[in-house]
Amino acid sequence: MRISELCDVSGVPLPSIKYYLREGLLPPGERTAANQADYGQQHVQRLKLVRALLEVGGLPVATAQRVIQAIDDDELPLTYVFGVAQYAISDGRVFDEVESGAGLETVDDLVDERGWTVSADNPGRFGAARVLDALDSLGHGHIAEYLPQYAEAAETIARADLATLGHHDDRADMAENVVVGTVLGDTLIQSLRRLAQENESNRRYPVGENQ
Amino acid sequence: MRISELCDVSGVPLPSIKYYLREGLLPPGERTAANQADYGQQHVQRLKLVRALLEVGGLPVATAQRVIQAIDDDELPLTYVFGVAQYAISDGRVFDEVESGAGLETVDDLVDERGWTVSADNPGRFGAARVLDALDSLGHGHIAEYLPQYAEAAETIARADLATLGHHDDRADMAENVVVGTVLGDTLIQSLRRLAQENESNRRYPVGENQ
DNA sequence: GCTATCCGATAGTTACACTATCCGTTATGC
DNA sequence: GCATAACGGATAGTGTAACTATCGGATAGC
Repeated sequence: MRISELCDVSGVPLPSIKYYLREGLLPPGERTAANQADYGQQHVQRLKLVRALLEVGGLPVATAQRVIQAIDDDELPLTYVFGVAQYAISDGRVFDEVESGAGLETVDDLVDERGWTVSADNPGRFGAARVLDALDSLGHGHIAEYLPQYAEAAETIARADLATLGHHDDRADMAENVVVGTVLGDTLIQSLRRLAQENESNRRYPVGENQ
Repeated sequence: MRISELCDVSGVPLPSIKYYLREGLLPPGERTAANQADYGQQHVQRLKLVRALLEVGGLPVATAQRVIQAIDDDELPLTYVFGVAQYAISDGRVFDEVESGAGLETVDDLVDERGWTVSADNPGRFGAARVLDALDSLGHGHIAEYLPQYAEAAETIARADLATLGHHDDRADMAENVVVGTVLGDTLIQSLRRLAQENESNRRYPVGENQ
C-alpha cells in the first residue's frame, strides 16, 4: 500500500508518519520508483506499537526509537532488551547525581534482605534511592518503613511480567512483549494503584466519615 | 531572608525561583518595601517540595501547581486531595476517547471480582482500560490474563499507602503525605519493579543460559 | 552618595513533537 | 497521450513547556 493508505488505515496523520520515518521509528517502505514506496501489514503493526509507546506509555520519540531498535536487533539477548526497556522509562531524571547517600544505602539493604540478585547499574536502584532521599528531605522519611511491602508488591508484579513471556515462541515476539509489558505495564500498574487506593480509602474512611 | 539567600540555601537558580513565584508554585514573600520581600523557612520547604514533584515525580509545572493548591486548601477533605493527586499523575493522556470498549469492560469486571468500591470517574479506570485496549490491538492481549496478579500487587501497595498516613496528626501534614506518597510513590514503585524484574529474570534464566 | 542588589515585567532561549510547504517526479483517469 | 492528482524527500515553520536573560526603577548598606 502507499503512504496515504497507511495513513487511512492507521488513523495517524500523514505528516506524522513522515516524521516517524525520518526519525527511524518506522522502517522505510519498499521503493518501487524514485517517488513511490510500498508499505505492508508490518508497517501498520509497527505504527500501532509506536503510537502505543508514545501516547499510552508516554515515551519521548528518541526513547521509543531506542527500544524499537532493541526489538529489531536479533543479536541482542532478551535480558538486554529488558535493560533497554528499563532504561527507556527511567528517562535521565534518575541517573543524575545519585552517586552515594543514605537512599542508595537503604536500597542496597533492601536488595540484600530480599535476596535479590541485581546489577549495580540497574536504573531502578538509582531511581529508588532518589525517591528515598527526596522523601527524607521533605520530612516524609517514615514512608521508607513500608519499603518491604512495596518490595513484596514489586516481586508479585515482576513474577507476572516474566510469566507473560511464556506465551511466545520466537525471539521477536518475546522482545516486543518485553518492551510493551515494561512500558505499558508501568501505566497499567499506576492505574490499578489509583483504583486500589480509592477502594482502600473507602474501606478505611467510609462515606459520611470524611474528615 | 531575601530571595538571593533562598536561592543559595535551596540550590535552585534564582530565575527559576522567580518563575515559580510567577506560576504560583511558591507563595510570595512578605513584602517589606516596594522592592524587597522576606522569605522564611516554609519557603525553603515548599521549594524542596516543588523540585521533588517536578524532578523526581516528573510532574509538569501546571499540574504541580494544582496539587500544591490542594494541599494548601484547608477546606478540601483528604479524600479529595487523593483525587487531585491521582488526576495529577494521569496527565490527560488517559481521559481522552476512552468512553467505551472491551478494555473498560475488563476493568469493571476486575473491580467487581475483587470487590473494590471505586467511583466511575476514577482516572485509573480509564488508564487501565486504555492500556488493555492498546495491548489487545498490539496482539499482546494475553497479558490481561495476569490482571489478578497485578491487582493483588496494587492492593498491597494501596494498603501501604494508606498506612503511611497514620504517622501524622494534622491535616496539612497528611495532605502533603498524600500528594508526596502518590506522586513520588509511583516513581518508587516503578524503580522497585525494575529491580524485581532483573532479579526474577536472573532467577529464571541464570547467567550463561541467556538465549 | 554610591554601588550592589532587589522586585516585577517582558522578552528571549532551548527542546520537543509535530505540521506545512515546496520541488521535481510519477501514477492514473479520461 | 496528457493533464492532474498524489508521491517522496527536504526544509522550514508552529505551538507548547520550562526555563533564562535583560531591563527599569527602587532600595539597602556601607
